[in-house]
Amino acid sequence: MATSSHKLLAQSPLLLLHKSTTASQLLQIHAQLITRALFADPFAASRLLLAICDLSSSPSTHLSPSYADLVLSQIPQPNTFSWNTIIRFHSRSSNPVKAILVFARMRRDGVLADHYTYPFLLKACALMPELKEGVAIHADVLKKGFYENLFVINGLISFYCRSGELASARKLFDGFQWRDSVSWNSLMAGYVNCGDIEEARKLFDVMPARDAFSWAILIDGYGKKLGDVRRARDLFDEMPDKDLACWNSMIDGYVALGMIGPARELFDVMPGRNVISWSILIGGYVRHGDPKEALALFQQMLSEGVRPDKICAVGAVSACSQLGTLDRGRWIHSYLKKNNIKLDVVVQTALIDMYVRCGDLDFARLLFDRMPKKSIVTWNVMMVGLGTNGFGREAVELFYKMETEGAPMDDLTLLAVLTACAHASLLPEGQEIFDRMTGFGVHPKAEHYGCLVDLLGRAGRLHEAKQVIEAMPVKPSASLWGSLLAACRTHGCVELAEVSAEQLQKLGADDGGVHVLMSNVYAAEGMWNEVLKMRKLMSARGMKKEIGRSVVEVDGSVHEFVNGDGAHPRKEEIYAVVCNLSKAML
DNA sequence: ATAGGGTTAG
Repeated sequence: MATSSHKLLAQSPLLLLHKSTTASQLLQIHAQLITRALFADPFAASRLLLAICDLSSSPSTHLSPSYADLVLSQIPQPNTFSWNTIIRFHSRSSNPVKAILVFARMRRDGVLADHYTYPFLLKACALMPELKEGVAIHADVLKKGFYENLFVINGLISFYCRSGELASARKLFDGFQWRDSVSWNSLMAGYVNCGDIEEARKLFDVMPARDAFSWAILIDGYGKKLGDVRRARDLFDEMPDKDLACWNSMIDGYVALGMIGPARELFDVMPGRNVISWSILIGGYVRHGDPKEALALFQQMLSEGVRPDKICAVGAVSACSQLGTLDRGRWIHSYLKKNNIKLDVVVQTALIDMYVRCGDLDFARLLFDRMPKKSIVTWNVMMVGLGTNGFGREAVELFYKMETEGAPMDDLTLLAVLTACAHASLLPEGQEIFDRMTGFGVHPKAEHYGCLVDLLGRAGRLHEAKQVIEAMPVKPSASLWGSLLAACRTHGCVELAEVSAEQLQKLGADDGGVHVLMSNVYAAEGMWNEVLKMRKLMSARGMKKEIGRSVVEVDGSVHEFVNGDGAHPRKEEIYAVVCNLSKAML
């Protein structure tokens, strides 16, 4: 007993390393290596570093990515293996530029790169083609004589493909006699991503051996990138051993075109599904107007024991947003938390959007304020939420906060804040923000002018609104004249209303709604002959106003109301309440 | 070298 424990102490802590070593065990091993001065041994240090990098890149870990950097910095003289390990780790992380920075340090330390270093490094370069860092690496590779290495060449091909420099990629490809299927597939993918699917097809037809990747690249190219699902499907049917990615790619090709029916048919017959297959279909239903089915699928997925991930969660949360089902949304939110599914910025933004649309603005704001890192979309969602729920002032304040924090903005940000101003009739603020738009790097589009027109229109400054439309550098869209027309109805201006209606007619946008508005304008002024004329015009052209509809959730079940349908089982009670409310508001 | 995600008024 005594001897065995003695023996254990004498053994290297590295013996405790195995595939399922936990984070806390790693920390212990790390501490032991330090106290026993074993870190001076580059081999021992590199073993530990590898284990840390492997665990840090697994999705379920709580290890911080910077822990690996810390460990590297504690190694007195890291060997090439350690450098390669950390470069590989960063090249797969969310911030691949770190791989390039680490490589620069490696060179400063005078450590020689080997034929493993370059492929890892080029992987990072390919992920950030705009940095053009791969060009310098290419020169380095030429100097060091790693030019005959398949992995290095494939890395270079992939980098040039992602940079859009197909000619350089092609030259390397043609000049290398030991190219393998990865070389062929990379080049094919490069052509597909540049929109030259015909060139990709030529390669596909002459390549010596096709694997699942080759088929998948072309199926995806025809389907999603070219929108030609027919040809994608022909390839798909022809493919001998379809793998999961191909099925998913084909299904997503249909989904991208809104062809949910064929997508569902494939989904139902596919031999096996993973969380990606479910996400594609759930997302498809969400984007193409069937959030109920999306939620049903999500539920089915859970009951089949498939664990949702953060991307799948976005689909489910968005479905709740669209349905306004706060109960379900809350349930999904707590499900995600209970099951330790990492809520990144995108999921959190989707959640905020869900709480906003389900009417729990306070909770949305709470989540928003608690978020350490926000994206443009996060700010936009919150601002739209405040603006459309009667908190125009708060939306504008949020905008100013964004400005103070120097957060980047896009045209939607400006649209959100201007819309909020329009909603709350904050004319001076809106005008001031509009005038400073270009200072935020956003050039006003028709929608932004629309808000300004709306603002002026609501304030009764109809002629100024008309001037804005006429002076704007972009072509006025129908909605601008529509906005002016609506303002004319509110403020009873027949003259400008007629001008607007005329313009709308020129744009071919004089639908039923315009005639209804016009007849309202005339009616308000007592011009009954004109009103009659409008009514006749409408029935002669068979026009109807768009039918209004609304959806609401009560105690977990969803009720849909269509204007004038009278189909709800409790319509008597409902209309009685509506009647009382209307009276109360008078 | 292949597959999935969040925001747009009236």
